[in-house]
Amino acid sequence: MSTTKEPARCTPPSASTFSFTAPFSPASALKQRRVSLALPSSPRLVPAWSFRDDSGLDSHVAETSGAMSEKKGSKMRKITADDSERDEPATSALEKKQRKKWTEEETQMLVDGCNSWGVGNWKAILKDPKLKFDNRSPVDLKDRFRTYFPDAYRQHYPNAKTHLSSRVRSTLPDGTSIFEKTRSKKRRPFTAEEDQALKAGYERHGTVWATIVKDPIFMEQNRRSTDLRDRFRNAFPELYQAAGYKPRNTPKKKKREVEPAKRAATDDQLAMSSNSAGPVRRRRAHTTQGWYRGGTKSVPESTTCSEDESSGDEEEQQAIPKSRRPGASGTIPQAEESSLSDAPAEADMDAIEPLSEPLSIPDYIGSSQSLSEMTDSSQSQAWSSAMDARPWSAGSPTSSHMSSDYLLNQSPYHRRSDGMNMIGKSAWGTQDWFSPNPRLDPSGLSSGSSSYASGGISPAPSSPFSFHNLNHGVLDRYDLFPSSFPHDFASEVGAGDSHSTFSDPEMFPSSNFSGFTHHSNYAGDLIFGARSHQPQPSSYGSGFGFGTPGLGLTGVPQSTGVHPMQLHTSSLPGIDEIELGAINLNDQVDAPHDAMEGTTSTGIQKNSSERPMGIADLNHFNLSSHSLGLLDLPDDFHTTPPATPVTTSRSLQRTSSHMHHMASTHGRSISVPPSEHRAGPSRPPQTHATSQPLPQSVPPFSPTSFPQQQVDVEQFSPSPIPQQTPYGQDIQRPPNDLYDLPFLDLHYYSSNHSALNLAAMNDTASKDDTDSSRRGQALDLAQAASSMKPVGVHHPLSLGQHITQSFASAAGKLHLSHHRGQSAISPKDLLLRKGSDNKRKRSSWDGGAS
DNA sequence: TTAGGGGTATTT
DNA sequence: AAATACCCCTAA
Repeated sequence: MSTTKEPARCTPPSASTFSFTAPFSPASALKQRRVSLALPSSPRLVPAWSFRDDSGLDSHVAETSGAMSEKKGSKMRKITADDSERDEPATSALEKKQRKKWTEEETQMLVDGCNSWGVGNWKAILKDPKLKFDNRSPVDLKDRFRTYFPDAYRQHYPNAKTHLSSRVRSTLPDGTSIFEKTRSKKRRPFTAEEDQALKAGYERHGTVWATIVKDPIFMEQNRRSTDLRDRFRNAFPELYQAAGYKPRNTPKKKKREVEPAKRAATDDQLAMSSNSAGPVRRRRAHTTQGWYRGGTKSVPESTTCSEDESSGDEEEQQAIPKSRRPGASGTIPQAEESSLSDAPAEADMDAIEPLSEPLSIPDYIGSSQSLSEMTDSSQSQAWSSAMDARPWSAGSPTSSHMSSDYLLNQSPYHRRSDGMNMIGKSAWGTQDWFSPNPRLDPSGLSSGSSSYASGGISPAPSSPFSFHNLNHGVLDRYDLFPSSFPHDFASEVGAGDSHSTFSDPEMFPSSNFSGFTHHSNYAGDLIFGARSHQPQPSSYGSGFGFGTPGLGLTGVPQSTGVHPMQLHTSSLPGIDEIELGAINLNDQVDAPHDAMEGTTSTGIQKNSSERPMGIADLNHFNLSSHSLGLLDLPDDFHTTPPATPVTTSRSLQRTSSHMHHMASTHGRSISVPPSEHRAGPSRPPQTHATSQPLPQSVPPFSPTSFPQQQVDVEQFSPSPIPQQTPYGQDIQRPPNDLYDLPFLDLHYYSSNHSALNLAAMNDTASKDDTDSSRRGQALDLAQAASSMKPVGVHHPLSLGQHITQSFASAAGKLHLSHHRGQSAISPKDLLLRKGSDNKRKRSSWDGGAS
């Protein structure tokens, strides 16, 4: 009793501790902290229903088969005893909290929360009514995040020197982080009724979209006023112009130019970026990043950031093209201006990674622009998803640890880069501990060749949405690659939904904001400034399955049965759920989940053979199908490229990590807060603005689902690895459910055949063809995973190579973010390595293992 | 409030 | 004993 907390009194730290600590900054040093961007804080939480709680079940899976890694003990914990205690003696209670193990449920909540609110917004997460935590404090959440998702932690908190570990739980199979935020909403094409209502509304209210949007029909669709404007623009271009707006895509004019300055400009801005104000900012920022846009993000902080940025990127991308575009300059409004500046960057990009670009670009572009019509943006993550592959799930037993490296790999960026360059199978070939997955290889290779395509593709999927609307847009994008089309598409792109996306949060029904910050009520004028922050509100999963593409969490073990999918399905309403679904922790473990996840995650991609593909594929397909349909692109196209690159990244990280990062760390001047979300206003997740869209989408997921899995990958190891039979797993799983979603989505969006394909795929593994790319991805992942985890394993791959190549690009992307400029890759990244060294102390626990 | 570092209770 | 998971403290 007594002193409980005292600061550590004497406790001599283990030697280890000091040992390193710092080369530089000794303890005191300073860490930089995150700047907290802003935490917008506030996302209002929507009341959301809390279904999720199901918690009841929880229990951590206790047995679930044994897998429990950590948990096992949990049950035992004395702590439990506390429960009773808690009350009692204040003493203990007061003094210290007893240890409470985290349950999977809680962990899942955490994940969900991170996705909804952004990593680092612990409070917000804690407050989220939807999320239930067992008397945890924000710090607890943070700690859990740190300990359970060390890999993610590293990404989000590059400055952290301690607690390093290489466990990877936070990454999805695709490599994307579960925590990413993604926000994307899905696009929901305007229905005839809506168009009608829109027109009628226009006739009645003019361009006062805010008024028009009040029409129940729009409310139901969660359309934002900007969405209406965008749709109006597309659907009734003439009226739109008549109303004084600049026509967006109209082929005829490209842009109106000029006039716009007033509002038109606004419009563009709006359209272009949600962050109107931001556009400039962003752009700038991007500028640097511009080159990889795809990667985007430099994400200074976290991976997540991508979102914002991603959105921003989108803009940028758009911008880029624009900038490029010939005449654009004049016309270009503010946004463009910024973009202009970027232009150079763009060029760089091309130079650097031509291929990669496409990826992101498409997505963004497409999304942004076309979105308008659809209004949604779920794909955002597409890019990320594209990457996905679930190595571990597939089979990397070992993968359990992959972690850091893995992450790196994950990053789309990396992928891209690698893919572009090296990839090929080589990378992965080397490693594959997974060897078992033969398929992967091929793909990888293919990817190499196709990398470009694939690269482009990956994003593409996401973009698909956009495509829906703007077919041409899509094409354009693609064209872009080659370089063409600037204006048109650019213009459209500019348009933007991005903002809309953001706005969504605000829009939420529940809150009914009266005012949208951004846009003024009048047409076109969105102001927008507001949004700049918000990046991600996590996705809402829209009703469609795909909403959450990127999120799928794998890390968390639990997922027991329900999961996200269920949630969504049943509860359409909650975006969160959807997100969750995406996010769910399913740890890598479950392949099945993966499927689900995949689904959710639009991206998809990689999955490939190993993975079931199911969902993912579906999603993937969706995209592709859409796009294809529209574009006629081959599946491959969509498919993301192989992820081979992954390896690369990892290697990089690994390599030097500690040291460097330490150093860097010290320097840490940069802090990078995890702000991804934060940075932006995190949107209130709950709203789910888009959710519900399709009843269809509500497939029944069986709640039951999987028993568990625990989580830790490790345990997983033996597991079934589907390497070769990717589908198999999925299939096993309740494909129906999974598929259902996807299908639904697919259908909804576009193609039936996609569904079919999926089905086919499922059955056979044949899909390979289609997905060749996926496979590649998978491979990549595999590599990553492989290397990562096993302690010993190294992926020989190529640090050097990757590093070199990717370094610039990839490194820059990810890590750079932090430092942004400072160290290139930042040692931090490198940290990953397995571990051992770093800091030690903590390292060990982190998993350092070694 | 959070990031980041440290400590300790537990588990392996 | 090492590793781990959870808790705390403190600087910013």
